[in-house]
Amino acid sequence: MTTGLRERKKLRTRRALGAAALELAVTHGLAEVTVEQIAEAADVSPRTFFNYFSSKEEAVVAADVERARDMGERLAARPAGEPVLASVRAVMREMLGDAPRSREWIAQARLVRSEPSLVPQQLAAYAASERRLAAILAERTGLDATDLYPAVTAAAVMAAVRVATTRWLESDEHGDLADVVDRVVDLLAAGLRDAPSPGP
Amino acid sequence: MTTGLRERKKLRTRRALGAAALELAVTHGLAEVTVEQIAEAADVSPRTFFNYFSSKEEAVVAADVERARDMGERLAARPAGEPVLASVRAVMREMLGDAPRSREWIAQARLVRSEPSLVPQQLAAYAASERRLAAILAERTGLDATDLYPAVTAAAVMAAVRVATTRWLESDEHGDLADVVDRVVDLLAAGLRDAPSPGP
DNA sequence: CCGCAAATGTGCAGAGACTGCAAGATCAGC
DNA sequence: GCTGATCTTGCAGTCTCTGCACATTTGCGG
Repeated sequence: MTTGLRERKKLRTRRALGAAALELAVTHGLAEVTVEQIAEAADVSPRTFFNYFSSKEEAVVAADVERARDMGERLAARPAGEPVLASVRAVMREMLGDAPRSREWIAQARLVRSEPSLVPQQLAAYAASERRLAAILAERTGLDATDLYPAVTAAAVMAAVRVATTRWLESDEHGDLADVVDRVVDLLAAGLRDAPSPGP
Repeated sequence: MTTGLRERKKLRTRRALGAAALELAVTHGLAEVTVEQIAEAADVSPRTFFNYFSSKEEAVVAADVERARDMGERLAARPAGEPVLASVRAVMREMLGDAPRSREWIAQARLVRSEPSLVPQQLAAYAASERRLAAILAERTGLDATDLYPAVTAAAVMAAVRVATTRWLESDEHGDLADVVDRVVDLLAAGLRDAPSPGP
């Protein structure tokens, strides 16, 4: 690992900016927050803010991008022989031990729901981990990176995870997210066969 | 149909703005184009531009949003008993007869690839038709709109269509997009079972 | 230690994005 | 035609975002 003082400092600044942006936006609403305020809260100049993020919106969803990167690394670390959908289930269970990070996550997700201008940025974060997942799958299966199979699998899986996360955040009783992920993965594995049990 | 003069005029203005934004961005690059130029090309004031779109980016992908809406309407019009994946295949074949619109589509897709700031907007357009599809599925299956099945199916299908479109646009020999869609839908229907034929 | 090269942080100036407001122009229905 | 509703426009002003020059800090070899 080449984690010099320089890189650690940069990462700290980036996280401080992201956290400040999120907190201010949650408290006052995104439109009421200026870059100047975010920079001040993170103790840097406004100009420096733009060295890290190209917009307020990007800073607010920065934690999402990190989460997506984290998920990609965990997926890459799973045993190569494991079926893809099984890896996804396992990784989601791994990622859910951290209560404080979950609380911040929920706050951010609710903010995105109330601020439409954040939706595109949120989706872009998912797209990043989708690319990561596709690359992992291509390597694992020995297929070409331009092949349809890894790309479709990655896209479908990330879409399913996104739906599971959204539904979980919207439900009042926060059961286990991993269980919801299990259910959406089951649906994928079943080939989206039409109409499951009509429900009681 | 309540298509008064007013509404038709508004639609014409919206399309003119979208087309002007796209053409100017393709010609000069998105960063070099100002809202003032777009407005002038569409023969309205700059202030009016912002009555239709909240940013340059949104205007450039306006055609995508329309396409997505079109797809939603076509899907809703399919026979209610038809399996979902079959409806998707059929709709994609329906939508591909129009050569001139396809050419504009390709130009726009290439622009999105070269301008990263358009990616989030592009994804947001897909998200809109995903919601539409989920609503259609919920109604068709009689399930609740908050149920996982319609949401996951819609998300997976739209993700697959997006991958198919992207791959098709990136390939040099533009075969039949509908064929590519067929292949990705096959993958979905097969439950993303691991590693198809390793390929020659 | 010391000094150099590279990477970062900052201030400044300026173009452009975007918004609220109020007034003028246009359309729909009576 | 008259009238209310809707759409367009200009204007003023704030904020976003960028390029550039300069100061500061870090990494590294001497």
